[in-house]
Amino acid sequence: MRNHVNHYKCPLCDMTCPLPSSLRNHMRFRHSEDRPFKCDCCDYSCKNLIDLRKHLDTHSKEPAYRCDFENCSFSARSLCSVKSHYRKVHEGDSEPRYKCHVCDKCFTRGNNLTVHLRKKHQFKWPSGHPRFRYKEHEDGYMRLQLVRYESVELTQQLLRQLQEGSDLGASLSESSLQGTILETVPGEPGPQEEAEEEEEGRGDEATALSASQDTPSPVIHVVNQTNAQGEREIVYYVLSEAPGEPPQPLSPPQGASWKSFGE
DNA sequence: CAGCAGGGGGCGT
DNA sequence: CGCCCCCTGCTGG
Repeated sequence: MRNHVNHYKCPLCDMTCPLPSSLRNHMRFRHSEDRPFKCDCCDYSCKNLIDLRKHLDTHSKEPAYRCDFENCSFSARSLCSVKSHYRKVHEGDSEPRYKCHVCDKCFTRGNNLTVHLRKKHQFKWPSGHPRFRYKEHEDGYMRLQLVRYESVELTQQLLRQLQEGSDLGASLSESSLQGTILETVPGEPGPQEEAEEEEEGRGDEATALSASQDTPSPVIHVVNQTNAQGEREIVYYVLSEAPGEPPQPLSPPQGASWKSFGE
């Protein structure tokens, strides 16, 4: 749940990570085809032991996981099935918690909301981020997270790459990194205005905005870019000065999203 | 067709 | 580990 500033950029894609170790993991999982862990029973293989163990559970005839609630006989072949059973049956937690921030429709599971966001509202993934993330709000609902934190250097590098439209540069050296916070707010106007963002091609695309009360006013770079799928998308890069803690959820532009305007 | 849910895999933390 | 992905079958409108 903690927000992190992403200082480390993957040289092979747009992924950014808060730590060298997480970047290393990213590169191993995302950019390596090595699958050292192999299943003896079938041709499955994977990149770590945990996943292999999960897979082995699927071979066992008997359910490997039991509900430990008293006198409950529920069992399943995956831990997450038991967990969700426990929440639903023994904790009475059956109300849909995942809420669409566009139309307020609620869903019981995140991936079902993901399907809704993609089908109904034409959401796409931001480049370098393989999935949607959901964040718990004050009202207890999980909503799509629209902000990520990166360093100023990374922002400027990304902006430069976007302007040049050329290949990805090398990853940043550790010494050049500062504690400054950047938020990336991929955006698109709400369902109302169907957005015609024409070229804001004049040299500096930065727009100054004043954020909420306490936070220093961030600078928002509005970038009209083409993502990996060749679709247009609008991205807001927000730089703020606060060095330590990420600022309060300065409300993103209404309806901000990763919607694209292609198809 | 939309939403729900079970099962199983990928991977960020 | 936990969250989210996909695939798939079921259900109600």
